[in-house]
Amino acid sequence: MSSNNLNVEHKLNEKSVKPTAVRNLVLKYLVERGKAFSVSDLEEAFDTIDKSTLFRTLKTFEQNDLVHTIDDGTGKLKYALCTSSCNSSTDHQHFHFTCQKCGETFCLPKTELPSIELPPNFAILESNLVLKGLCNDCNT
Amino acid sequence: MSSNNLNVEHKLNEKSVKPTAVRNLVLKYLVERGKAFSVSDLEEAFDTIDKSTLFRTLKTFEQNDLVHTIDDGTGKLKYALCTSSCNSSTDHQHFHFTCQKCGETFCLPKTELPSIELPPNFAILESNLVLKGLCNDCNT
DNA sequence: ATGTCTATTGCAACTAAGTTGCAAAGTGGA
DNA sequence: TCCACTTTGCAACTTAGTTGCAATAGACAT
Repeated sequence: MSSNNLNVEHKLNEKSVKPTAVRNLVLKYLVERGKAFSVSDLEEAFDTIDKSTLFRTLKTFEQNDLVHTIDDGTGKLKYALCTSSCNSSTDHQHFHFTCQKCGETFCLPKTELPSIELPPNFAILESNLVLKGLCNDCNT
Repeated sequence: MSSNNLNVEHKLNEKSVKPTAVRNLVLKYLVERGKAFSVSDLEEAFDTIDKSTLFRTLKTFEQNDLVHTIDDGTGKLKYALCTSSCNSSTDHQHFHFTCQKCGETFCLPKTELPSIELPPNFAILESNLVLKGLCNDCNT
């Protein structure tokens, strides 16, 4: 077993997620890929694993703070690995960037939100902050 | 013909959108409703108008700066009437707020974005900035 | 009024993301 | 080994949004 596999199993145990075959494979792929991904990306990478299993696996990962979701407006929910700085569920408030040409989605370093004029008695619990434009590769 | 109808026709002519029966009805509904809405909302309100027509109508409105879209993560694209302050297509960078309980989506007053550390050679063209939590009505 | 041209609308079929119920397979403990 | 519980695969389904095409309506010239 490679050190990568051990690493991944460790990550899963740390979050009390039982390290099954599928979960190990998926998490390993995510770590190695390093970018935000959709379920279709996973379906392509693992054509023997059923998509319902993939959705369920990711839901489990999300509930256990291994990944967070980003709705980048492409019609497919994207997932990104949580860093140590996004452990608590209130702490996903970083911006994301989606390239309109290649469709790739990136997490941006944590930035303080400006103070936002909310209507009275509104409470913010979460956010989905997506900037769109061109990434380095596509910005001619 | 009510003054509201004239108003709506005027709005359409102003943007060089031919004021057809469907467009007048839909735009009037939007103005009177005053909140962000989905195509399902429209389907409910106008059960005789085909959904493909509604989608196309909204696409036309969007292309002519009558509405802008918000992907609030509920799985349905929302639309909101453009105000005078969001005429230019680069100027939709205001935050939106979605109530996680009632699902209602609101435009927030325009707020400057913080300066965001982008990777080198990235360019921002658009944004989709959604805060989520509880609105006044649902915040017990 | 009549005919013509173009844009809009309705219809039906389709695509694709995501969900769900259920049975089969796997895993771990007594 | 046996039992209980969890995970996985399968198939069917739901729902948002799209597309091609034919029918219709509106504008305008004759």
